[in-house]
Amino acid sequence: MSQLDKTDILILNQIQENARITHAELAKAVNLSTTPCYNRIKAMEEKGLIKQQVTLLEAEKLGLTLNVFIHVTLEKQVEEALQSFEEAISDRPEVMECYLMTGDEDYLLRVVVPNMKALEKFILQYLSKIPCVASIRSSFALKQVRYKTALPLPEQGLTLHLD
Amino acid sequence: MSQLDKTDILILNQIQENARITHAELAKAVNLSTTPCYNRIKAMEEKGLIKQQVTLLEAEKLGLTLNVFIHVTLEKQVEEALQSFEEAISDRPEVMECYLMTGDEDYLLRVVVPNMKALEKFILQYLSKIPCVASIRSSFALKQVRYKTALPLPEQGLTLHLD
DNA sequence: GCTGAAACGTCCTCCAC
DNA sequence: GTGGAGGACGTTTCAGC
Repeated sequence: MSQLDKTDILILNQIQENARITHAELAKAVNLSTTPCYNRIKAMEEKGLIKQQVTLLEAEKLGLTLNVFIHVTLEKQVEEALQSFEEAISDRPEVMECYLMTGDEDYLLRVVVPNMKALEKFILQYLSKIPCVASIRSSFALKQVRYKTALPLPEQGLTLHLD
Repeated sequence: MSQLDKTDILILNQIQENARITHAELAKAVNLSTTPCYNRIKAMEEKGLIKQQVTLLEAEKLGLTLNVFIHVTLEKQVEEALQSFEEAISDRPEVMECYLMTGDEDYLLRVVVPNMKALEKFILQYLSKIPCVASIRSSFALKQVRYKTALPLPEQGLTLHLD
C-alpha cells in the first residue's frame, strides 16, 4: 500500500493532458524543481500507474465520421462464450471500446467507421458471424459532444489499490 | 484537398500507439530516414490531423473502478436546451465521453467514478439538477474488455476532408 | 523527395548541499 | 527537496543525390 499526495496528483493531471511536457515545464507547473519531479514520475511508473503515452488524432479530418454504439447479446452467458466473443472482438481495429454490461444486453461496443458501408461490412461480415452472438442492436451518435482520456483524480490525494 | 500515402498512415499508426517514439525509431519502423519523418509529421501537424499527445493511466490502480453509461433524455429537444446541457456536462471531470444520440434517448454519457457514493452524488447533486433533464437511466460495466484510442486508419492511404 | 551527417539545443541524470 | 553541471540524446538543418 502506498499513497499519492497532492503533488503527485498534480503531476498526473499534467501528464494526462500533455504527454510531451518536459520535466522542466512540469517542475514549474507543480512548484518543484526537476529532480523530485523526475523521482516522483519514476516511482509512479514503477508502481504501474502509467499505462501508455499516445497521440490522439482528429477523427473527422481523417474521414472517420461515424461513431456507432452496438449492443450485443449472446445466446448463452457461459464463461466460454464470453471469452471467445471477447477474443474475436479484440482483433478488429474499428472496435474502440467494449464493455461487458449489466442488464438485458451483454456487451456494449463503440465502433468507429468512415461510412455506412463500412459499418454494414463490420456487422454482416464479421460481428454476426461470431459464434454465440444472438442479437445485435446499433445506435448512432449524431455528435461527439465530449471525448477525453484524462481520468478524474481526487484533488486531495489518494491511497493506492495495488495488487 | 490533400492525400495521405501509405507511409503517412504508417507514421500515424506508430505515433497513435506511442507518443514518445523518437524520429530515429520512427524512421526505422517505416523504412525511411529521420528527415522525411520529421517533414511528414510537421506537415500533418499543420493540417491539424494531430490533436493531442496524452498519457493514459491505470484507472483500476487509481481506484477508479466504476464505468457507468448514463442515458439522458431532455424535456424538449430545442437547440437551446441541448446547448445548455452540453455546456453543463463539459464542466464535470467524471464525464469521459458524451454523445448526442439517435433513437429514444438524447444523450449517452460514459462516466468514471471511484464508487457508488460518487455516482450517486454525481447523479443526484449534479446531473438531475441540470435544467431540461427529463429522465436518467444508468447501466454499469462489469468489465472493460477493450479500451483504445488509436483510430482505424485505412491501410492504403486516404484523401483528406479538410475545411 | 530521400539520405546521411553534423550542429544545435535541450533534457535527463547525478551529485553535493 | 534544491540547484548546478556533465553527458547523452533528440531534433532540426543542410548539402548532395
